[in-house]
Amino acid sequence: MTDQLSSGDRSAACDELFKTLSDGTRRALLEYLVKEGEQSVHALTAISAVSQPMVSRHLGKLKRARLVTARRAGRETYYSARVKGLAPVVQWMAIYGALWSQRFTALEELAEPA
Amino acid sequence: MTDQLSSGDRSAACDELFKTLSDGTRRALLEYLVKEGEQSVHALTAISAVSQPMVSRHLGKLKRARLVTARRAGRETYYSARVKGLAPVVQWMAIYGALWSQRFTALEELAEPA
DNA sequence: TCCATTCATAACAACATGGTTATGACTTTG
DNA sequence: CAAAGTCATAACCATGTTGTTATGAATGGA
Repeated sequence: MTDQLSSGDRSAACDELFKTLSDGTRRALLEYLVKEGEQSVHALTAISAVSQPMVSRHLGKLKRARLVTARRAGRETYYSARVKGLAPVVQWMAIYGALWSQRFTALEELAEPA
Repeated sequence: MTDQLSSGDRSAACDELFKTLSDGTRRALLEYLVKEGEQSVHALTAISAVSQPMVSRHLGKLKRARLVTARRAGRETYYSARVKGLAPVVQWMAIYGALWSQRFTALEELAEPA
C-alpha cells in the first residue's frame, strides 16, 4: 500500500490516456467524433491531414485507450467517441483538490478566447 | 485560415502539455510539488525512482510546459508547481461542452475508487 | 584554499513513435 | 465472376524519448 508516488495501476491508465491525447491528429479525430457523431474511417481520413493507414492506427490507439468504440457495418467501420474514457484523467486532476473545484471557473475564464 | 481541425496554436500548447503529462515520473513529481510545496532537486530525486540527471531533465520539461517554476537559491534549485499551466488542457476539455459541465459529477463518481 | 554538495549538460544506448507506401482481407456492386 | 471500395496490417525510415554514466560549473563550508 505504499503507493506514495507510483500508484502503479491508475497511473498506467493515465499514462496511456495522456500519451494518446498528446497527439494533435488524434485529438482532432476525437473532437470530430464528439462534435459530429459516429463516422467511418473513410470520412475521418477525408478530414485528416494524414494517410488512411495512419488514421486507422490513430483510431486503434484511441480505441485501446478506450476513448472511442468501433462498430463494423459491411465494409465500413464506424467509430464513436467514448467520453467516459476520460474519467481517469479527471480523477488525476483531483490531485489539485480544492484548486480544481474552486478555481475551475477562474481557469475557465482564463481559458476563454475573448 | 482553413484550420477546420488543426487549430494550429492552442493545439500546440495541448500537444506539449499532454505529452509532458504522459510520463508517470513527471506526473509524480508534479503531484509531489502540489502536495508538499516547493522542493529542491535533491529532495525530488530522493522520492523518484530515477537518477538525478533524469529528474533534472523531467523538471526541465515540466518547466518548458509551464507546469512548474524554478527558483535558484545558492547551489540549490527549488521547483514549485504552477497550476495555471493546466489551463489549455481544461480549455480543451471544453470540446465536450455540456458533457463536461453537466456530467462532471457523474465522471467524478465514476472515478471514485469505492 | 580545498573539498564536498548540488545541479545541469553531454554522450550514448535502447526503444517507441509518427509518417510513408505496399499489400491483403473482406464487402458491395456491376 | 470480376472490379472497385473500405479498412487494417506489414515493412520500413526518420526522429524523438527515456534511461544511463561521466563530467563540468557553481556554491558552501572546513
